Amino acid sequence: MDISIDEFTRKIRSRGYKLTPQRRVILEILIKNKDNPLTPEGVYKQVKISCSEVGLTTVYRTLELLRKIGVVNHVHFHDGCDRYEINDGKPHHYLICLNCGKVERTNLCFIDKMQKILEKDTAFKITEHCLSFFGYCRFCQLRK
Amino acid sequence: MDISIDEFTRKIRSRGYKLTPQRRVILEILIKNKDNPLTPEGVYKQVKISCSEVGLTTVYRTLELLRKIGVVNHVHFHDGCDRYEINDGKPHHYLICLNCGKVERTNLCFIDKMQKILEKDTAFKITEHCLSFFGYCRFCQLRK
DNA sequence: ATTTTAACTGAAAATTATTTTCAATTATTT
DNA sequence: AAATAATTGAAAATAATTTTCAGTTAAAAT
Repeated sequence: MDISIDEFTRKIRSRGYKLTPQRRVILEILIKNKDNPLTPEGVYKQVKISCSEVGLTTVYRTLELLRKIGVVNHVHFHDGCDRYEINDGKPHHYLICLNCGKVERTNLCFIDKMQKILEKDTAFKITEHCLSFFGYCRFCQLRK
Repeated sequence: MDISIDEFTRKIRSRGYKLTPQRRVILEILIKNKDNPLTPEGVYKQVKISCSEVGLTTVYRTLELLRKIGVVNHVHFHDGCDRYEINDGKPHHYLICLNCGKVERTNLCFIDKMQKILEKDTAFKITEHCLSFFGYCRFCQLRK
């Protein structure tokens, strides 16, 4: 379920948006980091490494645009900043160690089932969700 | 599983913290708003209404302290600020309308089960989680 | 191909949320 | 009642994000 540039181009243009080089570069970086949700600042740093000139403001704007058209998910690690990751259609849940900050990703998921029941029960049309677990990783449990 | 002032006092003192009037007032406000996660600013406004003089800094510090001792949960609605709610031991999941901003709470929960399996699988010790659903409420679905 | 136009960009300024600092105060222990 | 270590709050600092606006550019129209 990975997104291709062609598909992305279609998605962008069909909504009256333009496919700019900046948007392309940002998308590529998110694809390269598919297992690692990035902050806007993080995306910006990687853009700079790949030498392209893209402003931080544009990074913020592009991430929000990508979220709106369903290409990325919004993730929170309770550390004071937003993170974004490519939406590959798979569940994307995290285990965040409150001690060392390590982040593990898990695919285990009851959420789809839960979402369907919720939609029936509440008449909400659910388009996104965000689930993170906080606690202590196996190493920090020993260290404490 | 509601928290009493006595229990709170014990929890605070046993860890070497002091039970100050400010902490008491903030706790009371969180209890009064048990179904409605508040931002630090939101807590601060309510403190002011009830006439008590408590600084915003103290609100921030107290909320973080309460989270550390397990009295409140940390919640995110992807709107740029942190929210806190009393931890009553029950699941606390939200449906947030991306259009009108309405927040519904649901008790439906597979999370406990998921958490147990995750702990076994990953050797993580999970102490908190945060789950929110985003989408469109029944009214906004029609309006769009 | 050229023109047109509405969308887009980026630097700087503004805003908002949160954290730090530090001197004065206060809850609890002795 | 005195000692002490934690706590408070105002102000300053920091960090994340948004807004503004003049100049640029992708894509539609000619």
